[in-house]
Amino acid sequence: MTSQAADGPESVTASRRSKLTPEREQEFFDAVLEQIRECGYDAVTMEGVAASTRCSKSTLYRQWRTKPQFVVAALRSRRRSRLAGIDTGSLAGDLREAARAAGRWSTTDTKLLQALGHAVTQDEELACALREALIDPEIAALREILRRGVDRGEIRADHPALEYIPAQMFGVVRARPVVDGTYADEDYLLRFVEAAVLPALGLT
Amino acid sequence: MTSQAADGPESVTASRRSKLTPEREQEFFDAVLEQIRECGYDAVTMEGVAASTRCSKSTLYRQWRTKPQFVVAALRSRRRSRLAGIDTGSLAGDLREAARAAGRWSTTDTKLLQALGHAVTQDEELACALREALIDPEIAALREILRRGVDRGEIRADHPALEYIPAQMFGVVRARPVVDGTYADEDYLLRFVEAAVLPALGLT
DNA sequence: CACCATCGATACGAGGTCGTACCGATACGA
DNA sequence: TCGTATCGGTACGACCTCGTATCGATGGTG
Repeated sequence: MTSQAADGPESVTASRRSKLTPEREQEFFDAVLEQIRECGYDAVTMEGVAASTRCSKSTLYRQWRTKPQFVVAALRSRRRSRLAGIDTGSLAGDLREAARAAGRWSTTDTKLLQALGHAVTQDEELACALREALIDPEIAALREILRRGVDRGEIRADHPALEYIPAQMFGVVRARPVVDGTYADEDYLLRFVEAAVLPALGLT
Repeated sequence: MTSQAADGPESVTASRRSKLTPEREQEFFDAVLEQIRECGYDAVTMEGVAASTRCSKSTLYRQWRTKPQFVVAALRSRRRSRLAGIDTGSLAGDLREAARAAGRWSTTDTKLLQALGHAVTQDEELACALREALIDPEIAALREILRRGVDRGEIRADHPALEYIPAQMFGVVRARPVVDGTYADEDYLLRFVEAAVLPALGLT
């Protein structure tokens, strides 16, 4: 569970399909995601990614047949949660910690989500990859935090506000750039949790 | 303040810059906004708009010099608030009514906001137009609702949750498609207000 | 009734991207 | 050491879109 869950013993003599090292592959993935964040999905070009990583277009097209498949591969490469592993012992503490973690990544992830938000409605496979990379892991981590709070008896399992916690967290992170013209940082999200989330849950 | 604030007496003999009736212009605007919702900003083509309205590209380029300017004009044409004019006499009632109104328009407006969300980071004028068309009027309407609640003494002016109401409303509307895969309808938003917003404000 | 601006239609050049094909160079395995 | 597959580089064809230019038709104006 460290970084890459290999699908078998690919270490020794088993001929790799490519001479590219995993580090080199990750450079391509990082480059295309960064270019998506800055230019948007439609405006990303294979040529631009090739230039920024000093590889050739041929290499990209050899490894990943098309631009959509390349982007999907890049998304799958960063399937990991920002909110996993949080456990402070209390529901309020976990939510505060989640706010901090979300704030640390909000600029990067919000840009990516925004840039892919519409492309995702046109390409089902892209939508899956995005959900698996950025959405589902965070929702699962939040639900886990809430579940533990219920288990500890801090809150009733049928508290009506529980259902909306994930949407609220995603929501303010995505909405703040639109409403305030600036990304949601740690401080903002922490104050939000303090002022709106915890009171709604009856935890203050 | 009914619909279009004309910039002068353009009624009688003053030769119009164009033979197009305002209704015809609105057809163009509706068409391009609809095409943006469906295809995304980058993928919209002047040719497509011309085809869907059975006019010629020449006409579009004659009236609006470029595609960005055309889109900006289309956005400015629908500068009106979904939430304006709400006044039920109580803060809770107003917020419930706002949820209903937001739910009625969430699909249309969320698609547009999503489709333009990234283009807006590349074109400052487009960003202004979008804010003036879809964002600022709604925020102002919400602030007005909250201000009246304060004036009536239903809530203290410095209640910490007040600041986050606009971001929360925009947030869940934008986040639900991502979290639940479906748009936020009236029922969902109403339950959200009931379960999360009103409790956070101490209005049960 | 004659004029003329705008209409819709279409052709066009410029620019850009996709994805393929071909090239010499190089690193790895036999 | 030799063969081979992948590397980076580049040229290419197909396609699309922008924005301009040109055309005949038409409807309002003097």
